[in-house]
Amino acid sequence: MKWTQTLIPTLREAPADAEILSHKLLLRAGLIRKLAGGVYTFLPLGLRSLRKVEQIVREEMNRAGAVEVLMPLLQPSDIWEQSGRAETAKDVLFKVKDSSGRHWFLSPTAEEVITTLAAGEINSYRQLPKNFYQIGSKFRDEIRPRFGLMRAKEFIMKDAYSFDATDEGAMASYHKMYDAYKRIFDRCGVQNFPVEADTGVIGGNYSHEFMVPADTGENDVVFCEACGYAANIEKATSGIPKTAAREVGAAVEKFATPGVVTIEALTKEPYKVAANRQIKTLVYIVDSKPVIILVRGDDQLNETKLMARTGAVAARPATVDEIVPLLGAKPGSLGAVVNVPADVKVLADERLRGANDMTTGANEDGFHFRNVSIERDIKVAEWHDLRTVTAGEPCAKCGKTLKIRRAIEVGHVFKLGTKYSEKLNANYLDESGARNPLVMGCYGIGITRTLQAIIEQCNDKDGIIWPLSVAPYQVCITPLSVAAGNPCLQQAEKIYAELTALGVDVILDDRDERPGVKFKDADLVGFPIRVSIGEKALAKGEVEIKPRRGTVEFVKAENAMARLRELLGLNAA
RNA sequence: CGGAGCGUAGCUCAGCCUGGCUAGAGCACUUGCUUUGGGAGCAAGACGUCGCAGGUUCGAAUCCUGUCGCUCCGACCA
Repeated sequence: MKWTQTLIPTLREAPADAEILSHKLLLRAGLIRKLAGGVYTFLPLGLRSLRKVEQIVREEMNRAGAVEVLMPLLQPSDIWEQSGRAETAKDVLFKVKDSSGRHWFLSPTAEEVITTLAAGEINSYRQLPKNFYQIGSKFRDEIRPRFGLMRAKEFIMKDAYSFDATDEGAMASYHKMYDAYKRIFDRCGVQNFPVEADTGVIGGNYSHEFMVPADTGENDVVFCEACGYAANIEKATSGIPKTAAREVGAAVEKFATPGVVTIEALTKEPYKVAANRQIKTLVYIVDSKPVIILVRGDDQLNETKLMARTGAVAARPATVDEIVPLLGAKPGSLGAVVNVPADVKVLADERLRGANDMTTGANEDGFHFRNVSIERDIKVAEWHDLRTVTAGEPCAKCGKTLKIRRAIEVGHVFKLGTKYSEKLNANYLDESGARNPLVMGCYGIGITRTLQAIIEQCNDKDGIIWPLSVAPYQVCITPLSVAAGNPCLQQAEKIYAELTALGVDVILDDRDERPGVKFKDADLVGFPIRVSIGEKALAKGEVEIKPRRGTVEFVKAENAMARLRELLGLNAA
């Protein structure tokens, strides 16, 4: 490709609406342009890299035995009603109505469609296992699109769906995808690691996310360097000890705490109650019903865990106006010892099990109870792991110290079970002629997000540094003069032709620009290898080869191709 | 949706507080000359309904109200 023939609108300054580095680089290097919030046009260079990521994904999916299909973006709403997700996923669904008034959803994912397909086409265990995937646009009415391609309203996703006869088969399918994902992200040239994950609204019971470490990521990942444990903080547990039991004290005793409405205030004079001897009482509205949640004073409730444990679709903190009529006191004096309405469930964090000598609110403004023995004095309906792990806690597996870091979620694998196959009647006949629901898994990769994650990780002060595997062009040839008949241009054309014949993606910067401009742009766009041809070196029969991440080499023109083949890893071929 | 901020040239921004002649700068763009190994110099030129709608005023980019859009923090997710 000749530079002047394509469109590479590089920017000296980043547009003001880009906040994070990778978003700025996407815009500055001329890879994308915004049409509206969360909606982007891919320019020629951005599309080339996108296609390369797609191709890596396609190759690894095929290698893992998945077969490619293409499902409609326009999905009839009734299959969503049938699966129940018209309600549970309603906030992210783009809804459209056709001229006859029929409702459609723009595909945010395709479990309903593929399961409908499987219901019709898969009848026998002899056809199993099967794994179908597609690569294409997805639409999600994100409440807040963010950071360019990171969270967009329209994005490119690879989604795959496996169908098995048995749970063991489904686990095997799951692990094939898991292994394929590892290969995919490695081939894309990004550091990545799988973590245990919550399953969210998609459902299912076993799940891993693939993370790219980055400070601008939207996820906190808990990990142990010693044993390799890693989990999304929404899911993570630790080996932190339960609350130490003390001698069972006297009966519960009420005491005045005027003006004390925080855990912190109660730790001070004159009360001196350590946070770890307090019970924090929270009121949440879980699927529109109030629920009381107890965690230790020094712990934080994990809302994702709350939803996972209760199977809730929606959970939010209750407002003061909802709490006062319920418990008779304002937040800060809440407890579960007395005045708890019979129909309000009390959920407690496992860390409190067996705790005694605790202090908690008295459900009376300005008063607390002490000597509370949780199992004696509070009617706990359910015990769950509800707390959020913090850095420094011991690993549940090996006891070493847990750390936390930020990361970008680029892929997610779920074991779905029979949730969708049951609702959409996707069954098969087994060897004995019995009808069983297909056991499913689903597997997503955010292609556009992966592209941005690569940029977020591969850059320096001058711009992007593309890994060879996903670079829009692997080599940029920069003749310092493009005057017709100039030997620099002739040499450039020669190398260009030779590389092209080898199947290398190469771009020739044929712009009549000053060398500085060309060098700056080549660095900004981040081509892995630049070949510069200037008159002085050429007079000595030399050209200049500069890896984006490396130092300049002057090479005899006749040896240039050999050196380039070496740098491109083509010698084995 | 809750909180915060921003909408002036293709891009980055100044001007607004304290209303007043024809609305500015840098970069980018066009033409010419010079320059030619890390975002050149000089000269000339083109580019704006100051997001939109209403209001206040002799007069509004500037003050007020509404509205739309964008960005950031929170809830959601590939």
